[in-house]
Amino acid sequence: MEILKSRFFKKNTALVAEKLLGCYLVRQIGNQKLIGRIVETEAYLGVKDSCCHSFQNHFTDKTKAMYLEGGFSYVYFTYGMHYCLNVVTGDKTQPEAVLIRALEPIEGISKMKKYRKKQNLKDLCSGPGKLCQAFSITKKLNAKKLTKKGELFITKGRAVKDKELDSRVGLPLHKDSAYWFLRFYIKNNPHVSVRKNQIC
DNA sequence: CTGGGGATCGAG
DNA sequence: TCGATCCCCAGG
Repeated sequence: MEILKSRFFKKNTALVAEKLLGCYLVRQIGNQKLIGRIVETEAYLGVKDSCCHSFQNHFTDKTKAMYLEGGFSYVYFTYGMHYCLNVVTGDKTQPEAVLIRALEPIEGISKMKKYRKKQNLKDLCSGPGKLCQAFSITKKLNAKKLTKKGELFITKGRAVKDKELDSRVGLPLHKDSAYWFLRFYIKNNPHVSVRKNQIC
């Protein structure tokens, strides 16, 4: 179980998003370990991406974690009830990140069911808000280093063959960057999120 | 100080 | 299709 090093996250953001497919998100809560295989990601390209929180170097208390170096977390709260987990990429001059959108539950499934208050395996981590609930990820885990053993980290996985590429999800459709093809997922994996804002 | 929006989810 | 729900931030 090899932990991904910060070097992994300091490459091209879209490439990082693609290479994160098949890797494992590990959440350690006391003695309890939760593991999920990453099956869906989205890249957010910083200052030039109008859908990115750090568009045009927008800098606030909320977005400042994006200005950390690659390998840190960026967790934010949205819609009054959900958290989303990102991994920061690039160096400090590139406030870019990859949103972790879905996981395939691997270990600690009974705990995930408890946190989610859902029994169906497919309901546990098939969305960015769901997986944060299943893994008990809140704002307390914002701006944390993910490249060492601790409460939250990512380990290397096996290479994935069937990758798909699509436009991103849940964004204001009047912005052209909403249509950029920066969503990566594993083809035919039942734990990939269901998109509602079907484009075209 | 205040009001409006949000990288979502789930019920109906 | 729509309502929940609340933190954060821009604007006054």
